[in-house]
Amino acid sequence: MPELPEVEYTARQLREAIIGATIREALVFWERTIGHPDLPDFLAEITDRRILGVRRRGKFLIIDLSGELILTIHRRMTGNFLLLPPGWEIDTSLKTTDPVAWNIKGPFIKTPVGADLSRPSPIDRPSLDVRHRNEKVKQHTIAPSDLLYCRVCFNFADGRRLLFTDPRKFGRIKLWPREREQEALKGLGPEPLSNDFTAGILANGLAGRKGPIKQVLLNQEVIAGLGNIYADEALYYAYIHPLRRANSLTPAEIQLLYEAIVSVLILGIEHGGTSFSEYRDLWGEAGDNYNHVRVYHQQGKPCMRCGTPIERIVVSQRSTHFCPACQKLTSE
DNA sequence: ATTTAGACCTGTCAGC
DNA sequence: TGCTGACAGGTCTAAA
Repeated sequence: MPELPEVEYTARQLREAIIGATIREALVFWERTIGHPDLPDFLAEITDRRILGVRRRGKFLIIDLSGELILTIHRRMTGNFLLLPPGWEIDTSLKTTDPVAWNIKGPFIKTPVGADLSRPSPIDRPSLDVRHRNEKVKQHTIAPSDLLYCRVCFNFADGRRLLFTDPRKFGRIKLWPREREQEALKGLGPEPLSNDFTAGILANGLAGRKGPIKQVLLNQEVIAGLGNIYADEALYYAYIHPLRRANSLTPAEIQLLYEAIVSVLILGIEHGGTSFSEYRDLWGEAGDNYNHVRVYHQQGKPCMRCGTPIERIVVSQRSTHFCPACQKLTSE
């Protein structure tokens, strides 16, 4: 799910929140989330490591640890990080891989005995005071489902917990020696928000690719970080039909597309990411960018530029949204 | 060499 | 109310 803006926003929040913290232990509730040949070895390796930095590359989050180690995290469709303040108690003696059985206690939680955590109701949603990044105290809610879907829990020495929640279990967390970082991130193309990314670089990436431009934009070897939302948005802003062959774009169109990609990503970050369903930030807050998309999931609604209804088609098995009037399939 | 289903997973929602 | 199918911010692999 998360694309570049969501990962970048999370990286910025984590950078402010957890640098300097020490991982006291990690609890794993879904083994396949940890892409490691030997789970006990992973748990031993990560214990007592200090967090030195948080970075992003494409859709990967990278956490620098003491001992020349790095964690790479790919959230895939529904992976999220959630930071809990001290005071939450999780009884892990239950020795189960099913978080439903967690005996969750804490100053903010009132879970009735026998409550069905799989069907969170508004009454069950505990509220929680957490410090927001701007130091204001904001009130947020943590749904029991956030705990239900917790796949990995990092316990910090200061009592806080960093939860990796992931309903669909596609997300992956891997531990690497720092010197193998290139291997860990192999196959990623240019970073669209770096100064090195230019219209010329984009043109090189598109050259010789005869597939539909939508599909090519989703290829992480061509550009790192674009996903289904921002690819559709960028093509809309650039007036380019998603089925145009990538190698048929004119230099003027590539220039327009280049500018559209960069601005769409930057706007996404500034709005705190796009949440139409699962995505939440570190404090459980939804991103605002969904209120600003022009075509994604907007089929049937009038185009903001010309009023023509937005259409939805399927391109390489991904739903694709565009304005049939603004984005004409002309010189194929 | 490229396309394209299928896998991996679970939840939600529309329609009958 | 209950079942079925479509769909969901991604990526990899095997078959066509």
